[in-house]
Amino acid sequence: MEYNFKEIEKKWQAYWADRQTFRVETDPSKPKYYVLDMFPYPSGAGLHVGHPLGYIASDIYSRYKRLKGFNVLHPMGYDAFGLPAEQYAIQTGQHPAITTEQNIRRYRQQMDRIGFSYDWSREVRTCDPAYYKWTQWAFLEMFGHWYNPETDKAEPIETLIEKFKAEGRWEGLSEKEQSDLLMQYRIAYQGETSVNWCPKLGTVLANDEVKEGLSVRGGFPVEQKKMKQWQLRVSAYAQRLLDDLEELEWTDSLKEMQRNWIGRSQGAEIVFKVSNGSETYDMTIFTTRADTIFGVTFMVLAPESEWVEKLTTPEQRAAVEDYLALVKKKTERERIAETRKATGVFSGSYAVNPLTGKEVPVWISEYVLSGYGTGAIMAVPAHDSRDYTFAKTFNLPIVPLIEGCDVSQESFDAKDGIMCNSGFLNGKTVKEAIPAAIDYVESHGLGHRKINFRLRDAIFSRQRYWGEPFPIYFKEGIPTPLPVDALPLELPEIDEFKPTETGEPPLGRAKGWTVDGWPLELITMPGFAGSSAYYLRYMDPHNDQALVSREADAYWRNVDLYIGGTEHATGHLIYARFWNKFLYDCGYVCEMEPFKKLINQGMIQGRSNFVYRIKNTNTFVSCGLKDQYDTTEIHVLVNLVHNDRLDIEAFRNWMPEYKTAEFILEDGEYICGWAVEKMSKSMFNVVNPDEVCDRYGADTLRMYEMFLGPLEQSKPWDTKGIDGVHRFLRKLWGLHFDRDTFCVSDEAPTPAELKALHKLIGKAQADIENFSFNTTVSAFMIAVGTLADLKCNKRAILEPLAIVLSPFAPHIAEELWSLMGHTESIAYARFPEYIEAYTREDNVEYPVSFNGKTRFKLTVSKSLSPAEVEAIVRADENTARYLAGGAIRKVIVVPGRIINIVC
RNA sequence: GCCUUGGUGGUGGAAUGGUAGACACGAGGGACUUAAAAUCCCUUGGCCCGAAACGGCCGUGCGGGUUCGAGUCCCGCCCGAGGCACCA
Repeated sequence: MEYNFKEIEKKWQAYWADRQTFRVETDPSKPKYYVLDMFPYPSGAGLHVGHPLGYIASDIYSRYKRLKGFNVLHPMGYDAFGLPAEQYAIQTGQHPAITTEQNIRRYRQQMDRIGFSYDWSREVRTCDPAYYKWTQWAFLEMFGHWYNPETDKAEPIETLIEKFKAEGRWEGLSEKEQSDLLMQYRIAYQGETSVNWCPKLGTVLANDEVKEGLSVRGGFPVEQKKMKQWQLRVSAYAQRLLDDLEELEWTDSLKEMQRNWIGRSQGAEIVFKVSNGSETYDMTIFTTRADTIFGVTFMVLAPESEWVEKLTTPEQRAAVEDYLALVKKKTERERIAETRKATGVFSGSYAVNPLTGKEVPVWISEYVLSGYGTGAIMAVPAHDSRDYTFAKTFNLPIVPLIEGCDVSQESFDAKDGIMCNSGFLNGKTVKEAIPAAIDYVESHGLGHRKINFRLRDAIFSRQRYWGEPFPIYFKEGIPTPLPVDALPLELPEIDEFKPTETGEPPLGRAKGWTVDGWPLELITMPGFAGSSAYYLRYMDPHNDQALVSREADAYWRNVDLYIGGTEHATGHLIYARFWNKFLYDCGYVCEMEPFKKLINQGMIQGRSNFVYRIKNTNTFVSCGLKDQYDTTEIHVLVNLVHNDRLDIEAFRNWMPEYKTAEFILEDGEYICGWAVEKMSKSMFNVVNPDEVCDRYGADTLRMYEMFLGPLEQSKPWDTKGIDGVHRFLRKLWGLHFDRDTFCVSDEAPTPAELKALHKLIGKAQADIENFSFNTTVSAFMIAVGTLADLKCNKRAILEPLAIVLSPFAPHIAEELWSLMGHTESIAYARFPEYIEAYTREDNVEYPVSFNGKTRFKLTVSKSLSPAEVEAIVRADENTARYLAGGAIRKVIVVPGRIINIVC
């Protein structure tokens, strides 16, 4: 009988939906396992075959864990607020809620066809008021807390007020002054800061939303602008975000990315006396290289530094102002492009080196950043390449401090060597000199040890419409939170989605956007607001009393396995960790980290196909012959091509201009060229999973996506090879049939059949645990190939086979399972005796040593006697190879410990 | 520049320090067919000896090293991918 995947898949998808097979509840009698996908932004283009890669992997693991008896939480939802829907709304007037709803419906249909085991009763959408109520709630909590460095956690703002009262800093302040004071401490606060402003999008962007001076969404130029913005005090959590990375089962590269982003550096703050000729100040700088202080030949201020005003002398004022104007005009992109060139201006002032007493000039340059350290540095051109370039450009002295180093061509940045020209540090290695210098500075009251982080507070504002409104209004200009019972504060209707004529955000158009006559905040929250705690909401999605109930949180705790793209490494994955830690401090959640294990699935790239048109003709030449002609390479829709062979008729019908196309073939076929590119509409290489499901079925799609290569690796979508997977499923199907009749025998299996099965179970189990799904698929192919050769149709083999296969190809597994007479879904089949049969710990590994030196390891059954082990050793291939004709004098076997061979 | 990865046939990719190339695709040959599709079988890293059989040599980016044994471990290069980029 034919393997009719279409009918089978439709049938079982309906069955799962009707019976709510994958619905879960908290169940303390069973161990929990939480598998989460990064929820998608539902874009208008729908899913392409790259999107489900991670979803398939997580689904396989979820189904596998269910078979192992876990209570698996496997939810899905939509990150539904965002720029594209809003840009579309601006262009067409279509309300973003409507396009979003349409896109979600499409996504759902596409996902349903692939047969995922999501518990859809737990679906969340970030744009749903019942959901964003809790986003707003979390914001209010952050507004109502401050970070106490003494207890190293967030505390209610009231404890800070108490502290101020005790210190006498509270009474007598006006309401506005009190608000301003507290604002400097709140976790969610409003503050003036330099932000990434994207004029084209009309909004500010977070650091992770800007790449190379361009917006990630849209690729528009971004500039730096000082603005008052809502921010989250992520920097307060820098050390904890760094420390807690240790515990996580994330890849090293991802952890490293986060470490770099957090950017901890240990050094010292040192005070320099600076004078503009009339006044003298104490100026603090930060350095990690206190040891190089004897080589300081100038100081540099960031252009935005407050010191610039104080230290610019009248003679230099004109030059400085020119320079500041120049810097201000540059876009971020221009600054990056000109990184190599040093620019700057002399302030006119001088600083005194606190150790040598020498005077050095104070310069101003954009290579010093105002947002890091103190916005001022001591420059040591001999040992810092940036200072070096600057010194060379402006002819400033360069004093080498390490014996034998040559600084005539470039600086010597390495942290090794012996110090010289450095007073009391002379003769010390750099590693000794750094702490020695800081000790000196500290003991002479010139400064102190200091740790700095690169991690900045997150800008929590977007001047847009399609996002969560802030539950904040301005009473006499004072930011005032709405009471919690007023939540959710729903997004108001407006008639146009553009900024107002006066340049206010779109919410400025909303009528009656006030509380008691006071204006509500006009900006909305950024994209990451809604995605920072969604994993918690899935635990208890319909609770209207709390983000998550204590019971649900205590049971589900945190995500055991999180699968998603690496592009969220420094955005979502930092924010969510911060958000979770904050809620942890407040006692709302019981785990300090949200995502225990994280896997980054690779991207699936497009595989584009080309045809070659001979110039000025409508004749196309096959790839192998194209060099004989002058041709133009043209992208061709990949659906018209199978295994790089062009379907000529389909091509002619593709576009009117090709109707009359002529072809020069090779071996009677038209062979297309190909290239790996990003999957995109314009390159005609987008493959829709629906098409694959139509042609091969969801089970083939699922297995093929896994078979393509290691999960974490990026790879092109290449349909070459999908036939092999499909053939495997048909072969499997065929095992159960004798011509058109279902035919499974109850005979006892032969040893050969059992061996094939058990090999598969052992391999599949080990591979699934390692997320090596591509080799698992191979193991299935081998097993089914062997069973087909043996013409095996025994129930005792085929039933466990179906169970092991069911995470990968659930539809066919369910069908066969039911044909074999079962009435319950295979998803909850419990055959631990099969699945665990070959993983029992009844083997022991002996290190084998020759004359006392360990050479290799030998695995044998635990039950063997020493004599039997010895016999195995003597016959062992490895032993023979090592001895290569030599003789064994004695074999010593210490049961369970070691085997020593004396030669 | 710094950090993190990776480099294996025609292709995607397998190999707890132990027979490199599993599995699949593609290619070639064959069987069954009037034919096609489908299915099945054989060959398939390179080179060499040979009638055949049995064989031999070289092969995991390059150069060294550790080891009885290295794709795997160590050192130094080369190349690709991703991330960060004036973070003092």
